[in-house]
Amino acid sequence: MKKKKEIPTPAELEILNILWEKQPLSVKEINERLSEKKEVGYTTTLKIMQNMFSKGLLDRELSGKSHLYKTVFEQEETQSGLLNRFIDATFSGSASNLVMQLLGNKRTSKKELEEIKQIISQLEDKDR
Amino acid sequence: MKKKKEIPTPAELEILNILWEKQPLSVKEINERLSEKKEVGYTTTLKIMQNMFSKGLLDRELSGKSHLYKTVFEQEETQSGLLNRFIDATFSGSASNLVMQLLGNKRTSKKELEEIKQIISQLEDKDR
DNA sequence: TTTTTATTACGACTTTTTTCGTATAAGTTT
DNA sequence: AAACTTATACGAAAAAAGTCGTAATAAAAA
Repeated sequence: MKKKKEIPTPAELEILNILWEKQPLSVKEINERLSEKKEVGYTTTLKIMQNMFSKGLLDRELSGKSHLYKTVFEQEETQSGLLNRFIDATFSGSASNLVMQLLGNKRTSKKELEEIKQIISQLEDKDR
Repeated sequence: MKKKKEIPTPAELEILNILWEKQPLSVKEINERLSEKKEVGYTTTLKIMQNMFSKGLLDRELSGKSHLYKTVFEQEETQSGLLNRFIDATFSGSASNLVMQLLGNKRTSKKELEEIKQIISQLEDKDR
């Protein structure tokens, strides 16, 4: 039986993004980072992290009176799951359609476009 | 004042995807298409489409006793909005990170990879 | 030792999205 | 005309996600 992967909700993903940058962190520290972007109550953050722990999205250890949390899954693994899901829902499963959209997208900067082309070139070179 | 764009929910997006393929369609026809993939009651589909009409996501015309619905926004426009939002939430706003993930992704088929490379090549050619 | 502070746990309330039952209306068929 | 069919409209229930108040606990400060 294959373990079904828990997909993080948007609020959970924000927390994961902070942790992948630096781990482990306390609820307090996460809440401070989240608060830089938006109003959010401490207990709200706490509750979401407790949910994530129950779901197996986070692990934790006791450190004095508080808990230090860390991610269970790799960033790449999680991003890949979210990406596949997004491609299915939004681009009928076609990754190339997504890339086409991206390249024609006004908001994707010249710099980013250059980087993307660079990535592809490297990939082509490796094939030869 | 700029009109804030309504982002479709997952269930709404499924309906939009069907309509972008062929328009206009009745609730009955949409429900039949949706039912190919999953169990869904007629009134559920009806309700969602009525909601979309209220939100300005769909337009409709009377045809005999029933309504024929069509999309208000272009597929590209909507996909682009969803994509930008997704990139921000999942790849910290970096489109190139997304592409890197895509190219290293097992689920992206060889054929798709070829197509993507092709798209990039064409883009490069156009630049010269 | 009493008070203050930091932190957790728990449960309930709110909002958003999805699902669906029931009532109503207007044709169709018998 | 009565019964059946096909749609719509409406509202409420269910599900999912997020928000937060309050109580309990334990360590730190006064």
